[in-house]
Amino acid sequence: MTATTGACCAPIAREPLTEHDAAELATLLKAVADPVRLRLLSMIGSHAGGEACVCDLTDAFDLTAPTISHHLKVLRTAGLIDGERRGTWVYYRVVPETVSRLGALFTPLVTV
Amino acid sequence: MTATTGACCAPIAREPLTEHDAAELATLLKAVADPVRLRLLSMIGSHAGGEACVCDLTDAFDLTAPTISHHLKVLRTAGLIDGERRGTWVYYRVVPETVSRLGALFTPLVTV
DNA sequence: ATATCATTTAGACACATGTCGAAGCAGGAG
DNA sequence: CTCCTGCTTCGACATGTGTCTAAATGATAT
Repeated sequence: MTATTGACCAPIAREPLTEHDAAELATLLKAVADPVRLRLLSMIGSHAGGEACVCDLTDAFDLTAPTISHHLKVLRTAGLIDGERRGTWVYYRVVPETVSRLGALFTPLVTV
Repeated sequence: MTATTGACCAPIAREPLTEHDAAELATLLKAVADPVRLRLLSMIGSHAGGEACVCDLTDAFDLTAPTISHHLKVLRTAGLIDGERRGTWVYYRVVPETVSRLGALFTPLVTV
């Protein structure tokens, strides 16, 4: 990668998005455009060991378990997190590639 | 390519967001979590001269003028674009600081 | 097998959001 | 002034979304 670029601005401001790309990116952005999901993503990513149990997450909110489960599903469907069951508990961890994809959209290329 | 050294991860995955920060960021993200607004932002930012007339934007969509105006207002309220009337036409341009703020959230620190 | 705990699914409901048509404002042109 | 054009605001409507309760599934222990 490392497109030569004039580093003028973020990719989103460099050339017009196609209708298709815009639709795809919007679904990704919708997944993070919610305060609860934003905190969930943040809590999972910053948790020791890189993963967090659902039980840890649920306790941090004033919401019911089904609601948290719903939000986790949205994040997982968007490819932002990945879940795995180990015994009694389910553990989630973030998928950094997808997170970076979001960042790249709005970040001016700092090609060193 | 972005130097992925020392930096472990994006800010959002470094430490848990506070409830307050999450709410604030979510409103910003909601503003861009729509395919039409994503394209509008992209078209304005990549337009020659750094600004675009509403008339140019409206023609690019299969939507009515009120709908485009509504989306522009959402972007402007979020601080992502700034509009100004000059004579007959209204011109919009992006506010790079706000766009960068979004990018920084999801981008691993580039150790420059 | 039964009980119990952790998580997800299903169904329902209130509220937010994207879209439209109609009407209102602002600025030029005749 | 009156018209016309560009853009925004208003009000209404259908659809989408966040939340809940109730019930289902999975896994472990008794």
